Amino acid sequence: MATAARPTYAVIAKTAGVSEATVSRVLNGDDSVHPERARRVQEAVDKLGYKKNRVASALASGRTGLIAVVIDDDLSVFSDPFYGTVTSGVSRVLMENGLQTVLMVSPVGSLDGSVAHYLKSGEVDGAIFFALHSDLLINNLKKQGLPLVITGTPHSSSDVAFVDTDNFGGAHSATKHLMSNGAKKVAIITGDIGTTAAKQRLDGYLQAYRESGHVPAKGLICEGDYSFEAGKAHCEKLLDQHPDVDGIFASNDLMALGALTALRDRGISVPEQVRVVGFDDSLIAQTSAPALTTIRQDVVALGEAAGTLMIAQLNGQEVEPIILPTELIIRASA
Amino acid sequence: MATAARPTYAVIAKTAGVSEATVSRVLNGDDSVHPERARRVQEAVDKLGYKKNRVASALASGRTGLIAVVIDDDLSVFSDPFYGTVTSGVSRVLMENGLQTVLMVSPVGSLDGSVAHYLKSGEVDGAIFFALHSDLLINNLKKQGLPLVITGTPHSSSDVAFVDTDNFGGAHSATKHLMSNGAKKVAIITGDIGTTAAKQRLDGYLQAYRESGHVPAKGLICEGDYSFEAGKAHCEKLLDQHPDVDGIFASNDLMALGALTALRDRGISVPEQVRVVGFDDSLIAQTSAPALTTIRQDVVALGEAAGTLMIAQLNGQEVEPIILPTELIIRASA
DNA sequence: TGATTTCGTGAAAGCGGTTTCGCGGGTAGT
DNA sequence: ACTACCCGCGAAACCGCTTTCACGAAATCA
Repeated sequence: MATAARPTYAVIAKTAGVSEATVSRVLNGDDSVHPERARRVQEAVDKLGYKKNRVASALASGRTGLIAVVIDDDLSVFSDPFYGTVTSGVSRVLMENGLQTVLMVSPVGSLDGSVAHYLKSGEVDGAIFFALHSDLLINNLKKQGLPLVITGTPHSSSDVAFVDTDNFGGAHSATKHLMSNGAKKVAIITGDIGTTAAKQRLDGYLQAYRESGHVPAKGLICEGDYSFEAGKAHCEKLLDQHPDVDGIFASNDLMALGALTALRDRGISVPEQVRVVGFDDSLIAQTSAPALTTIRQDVVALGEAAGTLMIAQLNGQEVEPIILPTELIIRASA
Repeated sequence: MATAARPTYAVIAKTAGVSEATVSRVLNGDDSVHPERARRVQEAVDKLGYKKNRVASALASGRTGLIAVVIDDDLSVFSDPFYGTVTSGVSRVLMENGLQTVLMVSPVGSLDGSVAHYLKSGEVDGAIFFALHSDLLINNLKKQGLPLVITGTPHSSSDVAFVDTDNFGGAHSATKHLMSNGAKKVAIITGDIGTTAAKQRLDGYLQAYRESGHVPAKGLICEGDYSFEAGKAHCEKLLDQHPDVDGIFASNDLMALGALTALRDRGISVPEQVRVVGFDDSLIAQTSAPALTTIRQDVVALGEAAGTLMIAQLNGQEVEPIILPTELIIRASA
């Protein structure tokens, strides 16, 4: 294999003139060891360049130092940089705490797919779920006592820890921004309404409308699916059915770009005639023409929050959900 | 921890009426066990729902079943969906072969950062590197006998296994496409020339020029860095210095989009006055206006190839680099 | 038929840490 | 000065699976 004979506790113990038990105590921060002996152990460790064998440690202690990041997917999601970005945030926090990230990209539906087996078999100390299609496995794992964190708000309000962006607040301020800039008739193109994020964004939109004292006209609420085509098609439909629409809030930047495209195709000027706001502040938002006013969510921070919540649970702390704030980024489109 | 008492070899052995050694043999596909006894073992395994404890297995056998995917990065790269996509391809192949993917996103430069330590400590059976900034660590690990795969062509031609897209061929056909559509003066905006991919794409461009019997005028070769801004800025400079440029090959779609933006800002029509070709066939290419003609690379396949090469090495096979073909996708921009 | 391989199998020794248990000596209580 | 504790530390069991080694039986050879 990879290594030439690495030292073990046996040789550390011998060089330091103590027992292996003491070596273990020192290396695990047990403070009941006499400082002088601890120093000797530490010296031996440094001198020999000792690195603990995590596998052996895992077997003996039952803690593997591995956290699974599970992306519930059938390979359609990868064009979206979102997952990679969140994962990198998770990974960074975990590494800082001496844990490693095990990536599992796989449909998760059932209770005994290979992912389920892996998680249940105690080979990871915890699991972080993305893009959850079902709560079935979650509840099952929760019952087994596996520390869990969900990225995104779960459907059922079980008491599983989760992190999410403030979708409601973001959508609310997007809609308010449109209105306060003079838009009277603001439409929304929602995301896949099966996702909680899309629902929350819709709710934020509705709340802003409510506060304005008006009610969105029928047909201003378009159910999209986060795709460019959906944004474009819904925008066209809106223009046909509601020629006086003067504001569009798209639940993500890609649909906003679709809308911009449809508007340009019809020679409608943005933001003069129709204002458009997106959500995410992805690369697209910065490079579109006109540049997109959008709601920024800090995706790396989301991952870091997930990692932090996991660490907290491993330390036996009670955890509360974390909702990250959003920021309105004003560019040219609204 | 996670599990209620899972069965061990001890109970499997007892129920099947054999020794633990025999259980191990059966579960590891050693065919020297009498079929009848093997069947009994298998029955016991099924009946008890036994799943092997990988940690214990790893300790005893020295094989952990984990492959590291190392992304050498300082957090700038995550907006690019490329890495996530490749990784998902890797992960899929590995999982199919009973291996798990350990993600490490971290600057890798030195020989003894935490990543280096982790890899050297034998806690993974192999490592797949992305976006390599230096060959230092690679050569060191290679010497230690750790199975390695690099995604992208390495700088030094050490004999490390790697997978890559046919950058040369892709750039070649992109440039030829521009020329055969009538472009006489074709510029290239390269990627970060420190990357081998950018160099290869430049070479492909030069080769196509050579075959056309012409030589690219001075100033037609612009050194970019894969960013939108670079694409835009270089395009503007080109238009200033070479008003008769009629073709632009950008080394990625994002820079091509920057070029399109610059062209639109100046009221230059695409593809009538200037033709543009990108590279990647990312989402951007499909949603830009006009839609971008580009070179498609199959990023998931790249990851799968990397995984496959890893598996082969673990099986002790000699491996050759894999170069994946590209495809010219003709849309509106050229 | 006796000597020699071959083959299937179990006992047992690891793999390299962690953790329980109990011992000896020092401190405290009376 | 005598029992009662407490504290630091080492011996040894243990985590669950792999692998070597040797043994008895069956097969091959002379």
